[in-house]
Amino acid sequence: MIFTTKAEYGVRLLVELGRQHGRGPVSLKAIAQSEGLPLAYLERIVALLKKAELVESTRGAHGGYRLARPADEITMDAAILALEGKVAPMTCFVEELEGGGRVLCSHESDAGQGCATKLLWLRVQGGVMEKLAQTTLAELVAFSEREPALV
Amino acid sequence: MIFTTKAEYGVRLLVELGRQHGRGPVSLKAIAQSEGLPLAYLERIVALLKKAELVESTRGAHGGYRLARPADEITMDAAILALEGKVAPMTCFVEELEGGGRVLCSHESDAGQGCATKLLWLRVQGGVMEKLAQTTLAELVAFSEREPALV
DNA sequence: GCGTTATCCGACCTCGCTGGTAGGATTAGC
DNA sequence: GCTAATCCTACCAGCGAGGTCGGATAACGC
Repeated sequence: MIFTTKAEYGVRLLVELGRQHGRGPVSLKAIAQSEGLPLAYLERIVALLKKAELVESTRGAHGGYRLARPADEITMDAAILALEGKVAPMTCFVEELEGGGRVLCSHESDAGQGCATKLLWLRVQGGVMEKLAQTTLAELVAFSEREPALV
Repeated sequence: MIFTTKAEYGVRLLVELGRQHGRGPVSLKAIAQSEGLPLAYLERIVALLKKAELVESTRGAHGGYRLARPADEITMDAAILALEGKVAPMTCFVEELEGGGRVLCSHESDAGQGCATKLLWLRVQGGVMEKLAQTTLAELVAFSEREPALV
């Protein structure tokens, strides 16, 4: 499995916010009901999106969440990174942030060498990030609106 | 995490077989020692590769495993599929084999509709499979031989 | 000011799967 | 018939995913 339900729920949440964009804040309760998702769990997920500054919130009655930017300026690599933390092909993948994405492998830590699989994992990860970066939230919103609304 | 250690160990096993190709069967014990992997676990992994007809075996003393085809005819999509069973972006992804890869989602099973995330997951999965199919075992063997041998 | 509606926050729990082990049966060379 | 290897199945521990609970805090209406 590449992604967990954090990504699934989080993206669906973003799509829902994208649909309602410009019409004031949307409460999580409304989204949880229309998507059939557990509210308490959504709360924790939306916190990740807020920390990444993809959504904004207003507290109190009639509060809720809204997109921090227009949907066509939000790409999925930012969203997934915020939700999943990382997209690593393998447990031994640790990216050093300062080094600009250098990839370590537990097997080379002692010998300083790369293992045979590194080439493959790097290619796969590149393929994933590429597709994520090419997809905007606006596309997903449009896609979801072509389909007849369910609820 | 995209892949489990089954993929990691399995690919490294294939690379090792690729290096020794043409020099008779290689015992798992030798590979386990040179790669520092648990033998009993490797046994279960190589069974997956054998079922997929990527490796062949000879039993008994001086037996072992060898590639069923030359390394440049083995692509990583076949290897990973054999090792991991599937490469699904999300738990709700179920491919119907007969339908030629149609993708179901648990949320559309009752309503017959697609959800907003389907487009994204399909793209990502396509990106992964593409990279896997473009990489041959021969490339990984060559890559591993450019690096100074460790053991 | 006070109830209501909402976001925020952290501790807690359960369950399935990954990663690995144990023990033996079978097969082939010497 | 000993030994070295593949084969096979059952078992187990740890951990992270997925979700719950209870409460604190903040804004609006009256």
